[in-house]
Amino acid sequence: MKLATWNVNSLAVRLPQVLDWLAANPVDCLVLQETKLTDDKFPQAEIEAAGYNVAFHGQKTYNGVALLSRGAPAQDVVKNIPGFDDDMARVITGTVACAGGGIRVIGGYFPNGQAPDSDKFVYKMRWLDALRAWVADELQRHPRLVLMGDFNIAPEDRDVHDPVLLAGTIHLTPEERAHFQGLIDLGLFDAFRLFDQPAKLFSWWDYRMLAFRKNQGMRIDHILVSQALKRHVEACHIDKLPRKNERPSDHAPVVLTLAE
DNA sequence: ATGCCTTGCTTAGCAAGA
Repeated sequence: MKLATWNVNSLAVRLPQVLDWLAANPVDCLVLQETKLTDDKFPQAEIEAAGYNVAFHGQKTYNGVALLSRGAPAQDVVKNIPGFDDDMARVITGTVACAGGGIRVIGGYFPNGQAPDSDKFVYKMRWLDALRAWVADELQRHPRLVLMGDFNIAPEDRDVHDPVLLAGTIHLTPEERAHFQGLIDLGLFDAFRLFDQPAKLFSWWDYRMLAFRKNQGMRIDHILVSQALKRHVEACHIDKLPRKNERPSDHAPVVLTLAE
């Protein structure tokens, strides 16, 4: 059983790359962020033709998320965070089939936050509060849970290429990291860190300044698993290959492998 | 220090990303 997350930075541009990647990496579940498509423009037929069911929640120009699943469609799909009034399409939740029992998947495109002194940062903090409550509720109902997506948080200094240069900047602030820890404290585990990993593995690289070539990136895309799933985790890796594509997304997919 | 790219929206220059 494989699950993955990928911020595609426009599904209109990246659809062929997503279909190519799925053909080479036929994961059971894939959540996408930054589709940037209203639902009427979502390429449902193309994705279904590739053998995937898909639930999606989009808006014009910004944000937008999708949940792809092989085999059965995701069940009990919820869009955004119930009870949190938000005009941005950032979260999609559903239960995907798995031999060992269904897995509740929450796919999120966390707010960027722009800068620590900005209104967008305030929104990011409010959004993270709401998400934490939503994940806590869902964990009560669904012990087998995965929270994955573009968190826009680098949890530790080792998750960025230059923690001294970037100290205190967006993605690294103590407030953001406290929120990441708050999710962990619900009983979740950063699947990537369940394993010894080589240094300087990242999931995002700026388009500018030849950042990818110089490996000046950050690890801000994450897969968190619940206690009930932790012992089934076989691997978690970042697939850098699509970042080498022509016209790539600035993010790479992150893939979780669970024992059946 | 700033912008460096990329995208969408709209048609040329922003806003936003991270």
